[in-house]
Amino acid sequence: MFLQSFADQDVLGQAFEDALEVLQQHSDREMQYSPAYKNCLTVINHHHHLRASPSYCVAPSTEEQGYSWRNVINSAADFYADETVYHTLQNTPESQVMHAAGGQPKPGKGRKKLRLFEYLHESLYDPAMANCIQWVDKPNGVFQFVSKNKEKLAELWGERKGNRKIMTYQKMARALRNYGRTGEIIKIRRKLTYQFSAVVLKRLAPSYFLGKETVYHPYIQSNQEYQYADDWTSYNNYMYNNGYALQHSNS
DNA sequence: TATTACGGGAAAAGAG
DNA sequence: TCTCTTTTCCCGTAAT
Repeated sequence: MFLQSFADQDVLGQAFEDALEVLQQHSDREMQYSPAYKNCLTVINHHHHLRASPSYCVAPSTEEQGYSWRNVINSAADFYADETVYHTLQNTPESQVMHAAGGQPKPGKGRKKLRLFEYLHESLYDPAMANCIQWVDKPNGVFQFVSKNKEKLAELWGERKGNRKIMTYQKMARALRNYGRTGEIIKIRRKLTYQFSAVVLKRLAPSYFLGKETVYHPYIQSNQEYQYADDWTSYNNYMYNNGYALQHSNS
């Protein structure tokens, strides 16, 4: 059992701190492929979600956070209020961006391969892509594809990668579902909506190198039943089966 | 009933 | 060669 007592939560909190420290000290690509990195990712993801669960005493409840899709949509009025951030990114030396994205260009090794979640994150800060993909809740990394133009975004991704065939949303979504296993991006139970994990968000967020801090809260509803999480998959299944995505609102 | 979105198995492709 | 990350194909389910 992953979480059994408050004493365990202390241990978990320490594990979280340790994991963050490890990640900050080792952000190169090799590290990210290592089992240690994945363990860190798992620990941090668990920690964020458990902190948000009612069983974690210091966590604000979802009511306190005022989380509902209505609130989220209302607060999304500043989708591109941060256009300055986009332009800052455009003017930021690539090495700095690469560092913020968790990859460090190695001398003589060339540039690392662009990953899908990096491309999506990049697109979210590109005003020209606003008709294809948009933030739903930027601080928490929740984004949504625009139904009408999602295929265009997929095609551009395919072109960027130089695929031999045309990329479709269906295929791109398949890749996104694979991220669900590693927890880098999870599917929100709402049409065309996904969420970056806390770790990915921290690594990719412009605030990471602009000196700003954001507080990440996974989208969960207050639910006294959810007290134990054996693993990431069971957590997701639980939330999915309990309709956590607030599907009754804003649809 | 048709369309759209989602979920996942399996295998191939491509990069490092 | 091996591992990892997509990509591609395909089939089934659910929601609208």
